[in-house]
Amino acid sequence: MLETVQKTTDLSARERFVTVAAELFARNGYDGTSIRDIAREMGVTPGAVYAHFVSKAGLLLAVYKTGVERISSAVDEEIHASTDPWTNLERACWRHLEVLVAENGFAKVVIRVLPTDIEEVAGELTTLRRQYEERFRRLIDALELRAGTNRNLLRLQLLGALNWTQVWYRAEHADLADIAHALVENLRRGTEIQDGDA
Amino acid sequence: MLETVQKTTDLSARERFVTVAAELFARNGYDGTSIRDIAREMGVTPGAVYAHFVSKAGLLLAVYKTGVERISSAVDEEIHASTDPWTNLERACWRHLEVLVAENGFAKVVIRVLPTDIEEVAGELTTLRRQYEERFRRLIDALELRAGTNRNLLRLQLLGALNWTQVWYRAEHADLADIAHALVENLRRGTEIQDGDA
DNA sequence: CAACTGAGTGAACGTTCGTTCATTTTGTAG
DNA sequence: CTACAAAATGAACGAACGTTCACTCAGTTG
Repeated sequence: MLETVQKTTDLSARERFVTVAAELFARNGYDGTSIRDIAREMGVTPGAVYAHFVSKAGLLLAVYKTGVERISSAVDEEIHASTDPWTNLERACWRHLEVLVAENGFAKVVIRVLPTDIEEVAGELTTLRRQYEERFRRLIDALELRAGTNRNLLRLQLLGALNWTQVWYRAEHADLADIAHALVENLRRGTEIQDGDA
Repeated sequence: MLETVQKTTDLSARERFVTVAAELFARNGYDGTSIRDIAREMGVTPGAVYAHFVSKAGLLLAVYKTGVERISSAVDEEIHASTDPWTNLERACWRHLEVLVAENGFAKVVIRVLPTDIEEVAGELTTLRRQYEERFRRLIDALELRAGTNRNLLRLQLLGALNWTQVWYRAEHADLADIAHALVENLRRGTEIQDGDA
């Protein structure tokens, strides 16, 4: 399949659909958002959606892909930034939070919509999620941990805490960098008072 | 309003509706479950639901109430069981996990269905959730923590990790008591290797 | 036996859903 | 100016949704 002729056609129309869908899926969920809602927000009729996407599930898949892409590249910027693996982990968490609770809804959809709930694309969605989470596996592999620590569980514990922020975080809360720092520090040093603490 | 005559009518019919609804809401979500699905599972026609509940949202509210009740009473059994507050917290987490990933779907619904998604009962659902989470506030208040530790964030971090298990936990995983122990221990002592560790 | 009650029926209601498609509009290239 | 392709229309499709309601039916109760 040659691609000698690059697509000069407007990609931004499709992209605008994806952006609008991401916002609505993030706010109201997949089932809570109708094709008509998306069309209305775009200022077009429902049929127009199907000039760009094969189905509603296909549109969700496009949103998911972009969401994973964005949060992945944000985290990738930090993954080897420092020589201290704990610092790298903390920065990755910070970027994860930033993308997750930032104004645009792409990453929110990835966390909010459970892959298994949309049967038609469940496999693809699961794969995309795994792709992203793999980064945290590597970040945690780089840590020197107490003997017997279950790294897999630690990863899930951290991701759980991070993703749950979507439920409670409001803009008036503390800075995201502070939250990321505290979450990682709690898991690094522990929270119990120690002999010798001030 | 006197209640001199106790209700001798069959409560178990209503309760069976709630149980079936809990299972389906937990498995397929609120939007993903229709009144017809619930009726079919009960072996009745859709209209029968409205002899017991004012609306679908009302049925969800009943499920939520039972869910919060069950997980609350399970956690309450452990909340003051020991004189060591860390032990109490760990046991509470263990019971939380048990109820959450156990076979019946009541507690799953409480975690899976976001109160804000069902506008008609959003206020009530939020209140019920808060009631439950209050228990963890008290459990964490009882801990002696390093100076400067944000107890509120610690609570959210722990609840996030606990509730996220719903996404990844499968029966073949480690024992829930072990998981609860590890999650709390990670936050208590930290996971970083220390001088003097074996 | 008659009156009553609560549970359930079965069919229908109005609405909304995802999706289709022949047709029109729009924009670009020869 | 013409030709072509992409984008969007607008109306409609069948299906599924939550909900209603006059009714039957079974099981107490006096």
